[in-house]
Amino acid sequence: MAHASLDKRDPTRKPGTTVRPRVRVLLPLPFPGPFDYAVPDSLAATGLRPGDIVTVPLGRRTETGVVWDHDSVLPPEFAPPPMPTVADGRLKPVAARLDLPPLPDGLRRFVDWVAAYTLSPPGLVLAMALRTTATIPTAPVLGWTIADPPPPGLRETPARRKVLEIVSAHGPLTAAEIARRAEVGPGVVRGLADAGALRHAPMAAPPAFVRPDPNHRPPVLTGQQADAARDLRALAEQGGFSVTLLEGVTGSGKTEIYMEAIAACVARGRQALVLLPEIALSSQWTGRFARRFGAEPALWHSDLGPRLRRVTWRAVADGAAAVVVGARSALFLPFPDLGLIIVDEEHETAFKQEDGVTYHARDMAVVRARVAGAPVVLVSATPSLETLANVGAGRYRHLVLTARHGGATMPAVRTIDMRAHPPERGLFLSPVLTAAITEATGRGEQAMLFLNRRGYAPLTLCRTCGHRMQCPNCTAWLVEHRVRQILTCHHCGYQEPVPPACPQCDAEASLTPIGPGVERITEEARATFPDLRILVMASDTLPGPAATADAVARIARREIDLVIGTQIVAKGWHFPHLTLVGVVDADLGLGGGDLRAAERTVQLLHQVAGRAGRAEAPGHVMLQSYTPDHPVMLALVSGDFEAFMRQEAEQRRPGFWPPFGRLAALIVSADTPDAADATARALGHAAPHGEGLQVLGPAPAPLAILRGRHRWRLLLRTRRDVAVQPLLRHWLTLVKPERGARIDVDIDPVSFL
DNA sequence: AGCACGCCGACT
DNA sequence: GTCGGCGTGCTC
Repeated sequence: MAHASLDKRDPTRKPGTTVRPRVRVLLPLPFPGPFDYAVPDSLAATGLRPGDIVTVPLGRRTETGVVWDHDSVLPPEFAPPPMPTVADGRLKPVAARLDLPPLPDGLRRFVDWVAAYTLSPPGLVLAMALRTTATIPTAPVLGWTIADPPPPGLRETPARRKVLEIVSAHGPLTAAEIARRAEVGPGVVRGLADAGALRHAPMAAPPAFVRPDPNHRPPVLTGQQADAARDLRALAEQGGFSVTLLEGVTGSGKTEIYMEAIAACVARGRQALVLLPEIALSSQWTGRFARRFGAEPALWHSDLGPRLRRVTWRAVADGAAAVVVGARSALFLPFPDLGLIIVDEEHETAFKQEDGVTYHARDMAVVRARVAGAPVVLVSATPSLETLANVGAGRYRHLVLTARHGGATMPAVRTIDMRAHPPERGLFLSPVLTAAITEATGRGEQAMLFLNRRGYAPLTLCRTCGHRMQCPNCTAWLVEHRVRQILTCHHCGYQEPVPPACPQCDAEASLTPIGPGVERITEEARATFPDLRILVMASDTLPGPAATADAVARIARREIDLVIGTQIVAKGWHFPHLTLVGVVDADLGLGGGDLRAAERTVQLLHQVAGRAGRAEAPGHVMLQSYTPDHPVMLALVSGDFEAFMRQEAEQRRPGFWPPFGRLAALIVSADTPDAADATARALGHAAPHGEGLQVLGPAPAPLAILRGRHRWRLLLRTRRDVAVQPLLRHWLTLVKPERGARIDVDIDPVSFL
C-alpha cells in the first residue's frame, strides 16, 4: 500500500511561506487523533518515516508515540473527523527516535481501523499495540562471571568451589540461577561477589525463539482430515486474504489439521498467529505444538512478566518469533510479515473485550488478516451464528469434519426430566444421575458434574423476614462462598463475612442458601459418594494456568473419579478416561431474555458434552432440565445443530437482529441516579430516525447499578447496509453528558447487562 | 491519561 | 492570612 510520507505536500501550506517539515505523531493517550510535530535538524538528515517510534514533548512531560501516516486509509464516512491543524509556529520538535523496529504498516492500518470501528480514540488502540513497556529498549541484563584475576587470599569452601565451577563453565548467569544450579544458598554467591571473585557482565542474549520445524513430526492424516489439511495448507502457501470456517465435532482433530496450515505458513518464512479464548488453554496447546514442530511457540497474554513481554514484542517485530499463540491482545503485536491467523473456539464470548476499547477479537482478526493479506481460519465445533451466516452468504469458506478421530464416537446425550425424577428435598442431583455416576465410576471410569456457577449458593435469604443479601454497589445478590466463609459480589468483588444474624430483622440462624453453586454440589457429591476421589475445577480453586494444567494432568492420570467444575471444564481438555458428564442445571442461562442465550447454551453444553468419551469407551451425557422439550435440549439430544441454528437464524431474520442487522449499545453510567437518567433521556431525544434503523430505550440496564454507578442502556439496531459509526458519531455530538455521567459505546454487543 | 490552573474550607 | 480539596481544561 502507498503510505504517506514527509515529501507529501502539506495541504495547509500557504504559497511563499517557509515550512518546517512536520510529522504526525500518534500518542498512546485518549486524544481524538495524532498531533503534529516539527522534525528537528538532527533528525532531518535521516528523516522520519511512518511507524518510527519517537519521543515527543507533551505539555511539560515527554511521551512515547509513533510517527503516523499522513492520510487515512479508511473510507471517509467511516474515518473520524480530521483534527484542526496547528500553526507552524506552535509546533514542538520531536525529541528523539528510539532504536526500535518501526511499527509495521499493517499494524498502523489495523489500529486506525479498530479505532474507527469501535469509536475509540486511536491513541487508546495504539496503547494496546505499544503496551508501553514494550517500547523501552531492552537493556542487557547483568549477570555474574568469574573475575580474572581472582582476588588474592580468597577463602575456598566446597560451596564456593561449586559456584566457581558452575560460573566458569556456563558464563554469565543471574545470582539466583547460579545458586540454583550449584545447589547452594544465595548467600554463597553474594559472598563471592563481595569478595571480588565474581564480577558483573552482560548476559548472553535472552533465549532465542527457535524456529519451529514444519517437518519435525507431521501427522498421518487420512480421509476428511487429510482433505481439510491439504486445503488449509494450500491457502497458507498461496497467501492472500480469505476466511475459512473449520467446523468439526469435538475430538475430530481440528487442532492437528490447522497446525498443517501453520506448517505451510512457517515453511514460507512467514509468521502465524493463533488466538485462544483463554490463556489457561495455552499450556496444553503449547505441548501439542512442540510435539508437532520440535520448538515452542511464543506466548502472549496480559500477565506476561515485563521482561518476557519486551523480548517477545521485539522478537515478533524483527520476525524471530515465527508462531505466536495468545489471547486477543496478541492481535496488536507488530508482525512485519503475518501470513496466517487462526481463531480457535471462534464462538467463545471471551473473545469480546468489554472494558476499555470494546472489540470482538474474532471479527478484528478477520480485519487484521485482510490488512495483512493473509488467510484467517475460524475454528469451532459449534460455530457462532454470525460465522455461519457469513458462510451461508458465501463470504467465508467452509470445511466440515463429521467424524471423531481414531474411531471414537460422539457421546449419547439424554435429558433427565427433573419434574419426573426430582432430587430429594434440599438436594440437586436426580437419583437417575447419581445412579449413573455410581455405575460409571464402578466400572473404573471417570465422571464429571458441570454447573456454571461458582460458590455455594447464588442467593442467601432470611427465612424470618424474607430479606435478601444484596451487594451494596451493584444490582446483584451476594453469592455465598462457604470455603472462604464470605458473601461476595461476582460483579464488583465486594465481600463480607457471612453474618450470624439477619441484618434486617436480627433473627439468628435464619439466613438460608437458595440454589446450588459448585461448592454445594461438591458437598452433596461428597455425602452421596463418600468413596470417590473428587476434584473441583473452578476459577477460584485453580489460581493460575499451572494449577489448571496440574488438575488436568491428575485427571488424565486417573487420580480422580469425579470432576466437578464450572465453565473451565468446558474448554478443549482431553480427558481420555471420562465417560459420563452430568449437567446439573441445563436450563441455567436460558433465562434473562438475552439475544444469544439459546445459542450460547447450546455451544457451552455441547462443549461440556464433548469432554466425554474421547477414547475407546463411549461417552454419556445427562442434562438435568425442567424444560426437556426446549429447542436447546432437543438440539443437544439429537445432535442436529444445523437445524437448531437454522431455526435460530429464522427467528432473528425478520427483526434485523444480528447477524441480519447491526447492533450498537450506548451505556450511560453516572455516580448519581439523576445524572444517569437525564443523560439517557437526552440521548433518547436526540436519537436518530430513518429508514432501516431503530433505537430501543433508554431503559434501565439489567445491572441497574454496577460498582456504585447508575446505568441506563440504549440499543441502536439497523439493517446490515446501514453504517452505524457515522450515525453514532453524529448522535454523540448532540448530547453533552451531565456532570459525573459517561456514555460508553459498545459496537456489536455480546453482553446486554 | 497527566498535570496545570482555579476558586472555597480548616489550620500553622 | 496560607495549604489543599478536586472541578475543568489543555496538551501538537
